[in-house]
Amino acid sequence: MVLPVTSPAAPPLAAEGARLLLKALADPIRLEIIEALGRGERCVCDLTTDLNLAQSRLSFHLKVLRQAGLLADRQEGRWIYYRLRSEAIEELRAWLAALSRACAEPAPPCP
Amino acid sequence: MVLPVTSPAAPPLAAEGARLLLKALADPIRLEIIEALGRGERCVCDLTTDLNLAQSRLSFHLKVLRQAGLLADRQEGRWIYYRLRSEAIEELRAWLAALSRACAEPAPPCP
DNA sequence: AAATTACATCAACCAAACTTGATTGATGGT
DNA sequence: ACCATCAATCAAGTTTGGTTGATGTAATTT
Repeated sequence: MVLPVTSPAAPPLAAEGARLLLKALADPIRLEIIEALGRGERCVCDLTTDLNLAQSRLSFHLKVLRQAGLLADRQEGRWIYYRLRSEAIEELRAWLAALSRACAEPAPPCP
Repeated sequence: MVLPVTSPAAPPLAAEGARLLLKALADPIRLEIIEALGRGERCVCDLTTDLNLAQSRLSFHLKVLRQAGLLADRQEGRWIYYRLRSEAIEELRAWLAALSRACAEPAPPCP
């Protein structure tokens, strides 16, 4: 039997899991953060100036995204660098893909 | 030059467009609706019993999803059938795919 | 044309989520 | 040891979003 090379079997996302990702993404500021990190890893202090955000505000949204599994972080000295977890994005994409498979089924007529 | 056979050039989704889709999806009841319609078209009266929802509650969430472009509806007699717009799902998937392309860029060091 | 069925809409209420400013903890420099 | 900087956290205030029950509308049925 062939085992996957990469992750220890991330289970396919259930609806609840997808919802948590969607909810985390569905905020204007968090999407700005996500787009910024889509261009590469970045430290918090740079993000505050890039996005022109109050520090506590940015920190709050970073936490939401991190807890949802969308971001990973690492510390170096007194700086903390955040990056996008592309696995999370991929999981969400896979979940969405499964959605539209059977959606063209005709409706059972009502009367 | 080869023109696309299907849609009249749906422009690639901007962040704001993606946000509206994400926001509409990020609700437990709306996800149930989406999953139900993922199995095929369905009329409102069937959805109310399937999902065991008060009528006004279901109607509210259907509106949110429809206005976001995720659902299409058609009337037949006094029944209204809703279906998933797989184009919307695909747009969102494409937007997500674009995200993770460059996210592995190393951060510029801070000090 | 009156009654019925299917669905949408509205206003009032309630709860969850976001913002703000202040505080705290940790790291590194002097 | 002290001060400055980076970032997380907290409490209070505001905003947004969802629920509920009632009302409105349009299409059938009798």
